[in-house]
Amino acid sequence: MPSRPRECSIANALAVVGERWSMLAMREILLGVRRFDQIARNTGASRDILAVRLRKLVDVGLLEREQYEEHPPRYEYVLTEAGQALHAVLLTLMAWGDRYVTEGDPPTVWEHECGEVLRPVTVCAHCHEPVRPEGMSVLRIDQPRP
Amino acid sequence: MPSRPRECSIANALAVVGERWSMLAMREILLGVRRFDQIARNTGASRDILAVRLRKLVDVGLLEREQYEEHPPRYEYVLTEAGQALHAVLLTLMAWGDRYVTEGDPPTVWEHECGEVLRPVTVCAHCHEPVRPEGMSVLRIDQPRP
DNA sequence: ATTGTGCGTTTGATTATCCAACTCACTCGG
DNA sequence: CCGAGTGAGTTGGATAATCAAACGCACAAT
Repeated sequence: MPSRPRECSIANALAVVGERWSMLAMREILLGVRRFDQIARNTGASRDILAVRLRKLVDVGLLEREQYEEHPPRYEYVLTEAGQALHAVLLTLMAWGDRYVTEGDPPTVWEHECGEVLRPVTVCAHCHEPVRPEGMSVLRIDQPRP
Repeated sequence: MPSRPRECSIANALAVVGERWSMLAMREILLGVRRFDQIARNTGASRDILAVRLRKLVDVGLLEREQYEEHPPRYEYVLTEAGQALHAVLLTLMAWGDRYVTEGDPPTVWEHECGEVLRPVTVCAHCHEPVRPEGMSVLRIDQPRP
């Protein structure tokens, strides 16, 4: 009896941005770096696979290519709405990395529009309380039982 | 002149949980699935690389192996504090996937302890406002200029 | 005329991943 | 007792992904 993996938006999301270098490319573009060479340098990705990744990110609608030079044709990568929305994911991942992986001080520090250093927290949109693993329970989920 | 990738907690975090299947394995364990076969089935990972991933997740301190049977020795995978803390990342990624990748209804729905369906939002810990890409600016960052 | 920059693409070698089959140590049903 | 089933991996061989370095091309600056 063949089994089927669990249907899940985490898996779906990772199918789009889960390959190596994709998230780091998105990080750079969110930081305002828009050009191929700089993205390659700052991430450490090799140029060929970066080209493949960027093309995919354009195809799935996280990026758009915007021409900034006619001859030769040169493009910048700019974020779509879906691409911008990924900032919450990267910020949360960064906060987790700061706390549990990176040794010493956080390499990147953001200032929020409120004037304080940004410490991102994941909260419930309804009650505004931080989400704890014990404070949530599954209401509906795909249970693979073939 | 050789260049150096940007020092960054996103990259550090991905070095730990960024390989294929790692996040999905963590998802399953956060859902309460603790055993090898079920994790393999529910993620779709092949058994050999799942074994490698789980070993690494144990090595870096996101999981612990807990013996639940003497003969033969059988283990369950349980979360450390660092592993539990990853739930915020997965939740945020899931919300993004629900919104921008998955077609149709969210496959997974959580209930928060406040009694409402959980919609996770990333906010500033200081002012409690949702974080928008335009509402934040870099205060300090590693700039690779070798 | 030479050097440099920007953006990829190609090449050839190295790794990673996949699937199926195998092991080992049990348990259970008949 | 015997055979089938389960749980947790390992092993083997094929396929796919990734790597670093080199190449191409169009221009710009010196």
